[in-house]
Amino acid sequence: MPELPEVETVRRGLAPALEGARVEALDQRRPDLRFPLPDRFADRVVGATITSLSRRAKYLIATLSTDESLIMHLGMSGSFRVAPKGEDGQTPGVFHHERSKLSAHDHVVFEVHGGALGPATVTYNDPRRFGFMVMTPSASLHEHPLMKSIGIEPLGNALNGALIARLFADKRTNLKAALLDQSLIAGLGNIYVCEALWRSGLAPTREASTLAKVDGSPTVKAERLADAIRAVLTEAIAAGGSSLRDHMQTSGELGYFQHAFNVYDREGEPCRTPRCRGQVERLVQSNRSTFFCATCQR
DNA sequence: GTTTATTCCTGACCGC
DNA sequence: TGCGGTCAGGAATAAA
Repeated sequence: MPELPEVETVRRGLAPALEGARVEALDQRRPDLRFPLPDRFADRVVGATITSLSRRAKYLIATLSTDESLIMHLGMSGSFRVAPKGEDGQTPGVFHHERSKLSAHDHVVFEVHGGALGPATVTYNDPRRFGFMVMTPSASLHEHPLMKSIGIEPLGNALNGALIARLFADKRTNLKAALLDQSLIAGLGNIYVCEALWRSGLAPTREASTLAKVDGSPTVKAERLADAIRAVLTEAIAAGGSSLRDHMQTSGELGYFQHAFNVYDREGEPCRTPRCRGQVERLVQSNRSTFFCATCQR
């Protein structure tokens, strides 16, 4: 399930193929994913150079030389595959990949040339089609409906206890829902919220506003949560993300952070907090499974 | 305005 | 082996 670390892993895998590369061809194999693919998609992308590939929250953003940007979201099951091609005098703009080798869930294929990796085929695969791609003028990228209400990047310098205290000050909902809210902190999903709450010893059911400032100072709990979020995301990126059913790196290799989960999908197993004798429980919040230890998370 | 529930989709998994 | 049912979840949308 692509959350921030998985999307960042994908971005790093795609960058050598895409950044600075010219799109030679685009094969759109179905009209839509979760939403319709952009009108005249191939016309607007082929011939453009990708000047940068960046990430905002769980979105990948390819900035094009045409003054448009391509916003991509992996949804639940989206992945990219990168395959380098040899220099063999192929005709630009014509597809050379073997269609017989594509799977039913390969929905968009980019052929690119001129990135650090050289000529390459980049294939977007998404069995559940929860992902999407939209295009928007680069000048107004941040006013796009998908972008404009996204909250703070948790790995930037701005996230600390004081900011969490402020963001959560008037939130009557529980910590789990508040942390999943992309308009507050961007990029966290079900897995990393569970892990960050366990690391910070905070109950997912706790009302978010209880982390707000006390006597003008951010609470120790808010500081612990901020530290835990940064730590778990940083470690997960270093591990290439978490591979459950869906996520893989662009090379096809799996991430391995799933082996470092302390609570996620460990219902009934012993809590790993030192000296804690509790066990991991599961409950449903916001229609999602929450894994936590009721003994050490308060 | 804020919070919660529903919807989209298919593969994996479970029990019979 | 096969079939039906359930579950997983990011974000838009609808509803409360």
